[in-house]
Amino acid sequence: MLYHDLLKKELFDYINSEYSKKNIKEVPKQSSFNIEIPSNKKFGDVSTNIAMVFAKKIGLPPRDLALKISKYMDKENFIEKVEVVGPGFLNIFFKKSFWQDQLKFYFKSINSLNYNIKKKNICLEFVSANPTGLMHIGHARGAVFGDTIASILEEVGHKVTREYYINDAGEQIKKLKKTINFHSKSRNNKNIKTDDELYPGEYLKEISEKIFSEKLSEPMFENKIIKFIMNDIKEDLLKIKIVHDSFVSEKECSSKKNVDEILKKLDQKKLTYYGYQEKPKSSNNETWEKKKLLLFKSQEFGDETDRALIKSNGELTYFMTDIIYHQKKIDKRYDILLNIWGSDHSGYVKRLQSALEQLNKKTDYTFEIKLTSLVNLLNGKQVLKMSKREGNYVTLREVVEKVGSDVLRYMMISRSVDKKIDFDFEIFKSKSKDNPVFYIQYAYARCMSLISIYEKTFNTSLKNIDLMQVNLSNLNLNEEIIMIIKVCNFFNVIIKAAKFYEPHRIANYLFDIAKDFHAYWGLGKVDSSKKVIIDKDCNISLSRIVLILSISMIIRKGMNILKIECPENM
RNA sequence: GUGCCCGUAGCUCAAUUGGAUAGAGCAUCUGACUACGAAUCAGAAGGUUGGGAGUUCGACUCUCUCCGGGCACGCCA
Repeated sequence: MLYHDLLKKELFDYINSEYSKKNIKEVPKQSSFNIEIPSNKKFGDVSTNIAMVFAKKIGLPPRDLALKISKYMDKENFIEKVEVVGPGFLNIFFKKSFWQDQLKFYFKSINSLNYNIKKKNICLEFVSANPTGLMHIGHARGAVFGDTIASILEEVGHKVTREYYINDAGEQIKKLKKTINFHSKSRNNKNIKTDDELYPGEYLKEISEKIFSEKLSEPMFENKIIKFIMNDIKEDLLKIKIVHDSFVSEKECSSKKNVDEILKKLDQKKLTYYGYQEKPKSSNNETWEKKKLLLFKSQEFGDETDRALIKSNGELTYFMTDIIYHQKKIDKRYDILLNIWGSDHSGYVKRLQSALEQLNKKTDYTFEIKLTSLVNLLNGKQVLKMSKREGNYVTLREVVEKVGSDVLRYMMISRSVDKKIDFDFEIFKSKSKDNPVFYIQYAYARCMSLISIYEKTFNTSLKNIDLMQVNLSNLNLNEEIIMIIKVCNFFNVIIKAAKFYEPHRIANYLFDIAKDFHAYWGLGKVDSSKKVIIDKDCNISLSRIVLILSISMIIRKGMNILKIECPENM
């Protein structure tokens, strides 16, 4: 059993027995206390705050409860000692043999870990870039972040649908059509004036060439444009290893039947009315005039104004179709709706949330939105200026060509999502420790190299050895125990990353374990008895090879989740 | 003006979601190649966590306030 589960069970059993002794009717919550590997080794191999969490309920001072628990735990034969420190921390030191057993457990089950999490059906919507042009570097962050979250959630046992919502309706699409039409006309007539209302850039000119070489009639034409652009978007996504399971069209959401259904429900709750809006604060438009339109009473839920559902010309707003789209997902009985949006949509979150809350019971669904902060591209120290209006933004495809998928993916998830990223090309072109991707990959390659050296030195193949039977009791060096603990911490990292939707934990962990490995490797430089492979001692070499193999398996597993390559030779 | 996010070492970021002496990398200085891959390692130095107040056993983390930066504030998406 994993140390984490083992301890959790032991400690929890004790709390339960205290509860029944004191006749407390309430059931203690297992999730309310922590078992952590502290950053400072002085505080034990593992530390828990359990006594401080349950002290009040049980009616003892935290330190007294901690002392009782420590006496109870001390009897366990895998425990070296238990200390009660500070306000009531329990610091647990394991016997080395326990960690050696744990390593074996990990070695056996790394590819089939049981995270003990209740399986949920999750719809993860991400990317959803408008099909009006190529994706830029900002989209890359949401794309990689979303995809990695999906992998992590799958790793811990959930079922995830990766979904893309295609905004193939509304004003943006009208503008797109106008742009394509303009390009086709201006091919024959160079005197046609350009129009401010068009999308800039060469890309749509190319699309227009494609469209008109196929000589399509008007109704087919719109679908074809979107199809072409979506194909390019999918191609770009594939280059960074992202494949969606499902594409949902905004146009198809906005059928009359769907609209009537939602409006009827909102109407029954008296949440809609025909009215007018104030002139928007941000607008300098002097031609703005008051017009009657159908509004949702979002002010009742803390919004600063009521929001439009149906425009004055009878068309649906984005808000309206978005309600329908999300309601459909809830009707499909997903347990969790998780959306990844750019932070520029932050103001929109509240109104959608409140609309869905009015249409559903709270227990029917969980709706969460993660917002990704923006990305600056740097060239050395210089920020590359981008403007969508001028059409000179850096596309995702250009960045992938420059640095490759691995570096892009790592960069996009190595920082917590609510911090802006300064993406420096110079650093990520380098093949040194400056570049964490190379550093981690190098650690893996070194592991592989050690294994082949072992096989050569002792003229054998690991395939012919039953590694589960290898004696690990000579993994005694402090550095070795530290490495083992680090390996065992993988489990916690994944659980936390899944729980809080924080993939950067995995990226940091991999860098960290790579660092410890390089340090371990470096010991052999100073003291040849600490080399992994010692020519005269087949046994200790083999024990160390099991440790090295475990490290390499962890790195590979982590890199697989991040979808970053792990070459055996570099 | 209002709402949301950010502010941690010279720079770029962590900090187990309220835990113990706030940790890494880069840059700087010092040391290690007759090589288990130096694409590396070891050591030193670097901090009033933007300022102030509060909440409690305990605050980078929560609350309030001020300062600085970003993003929004449409019948666009």
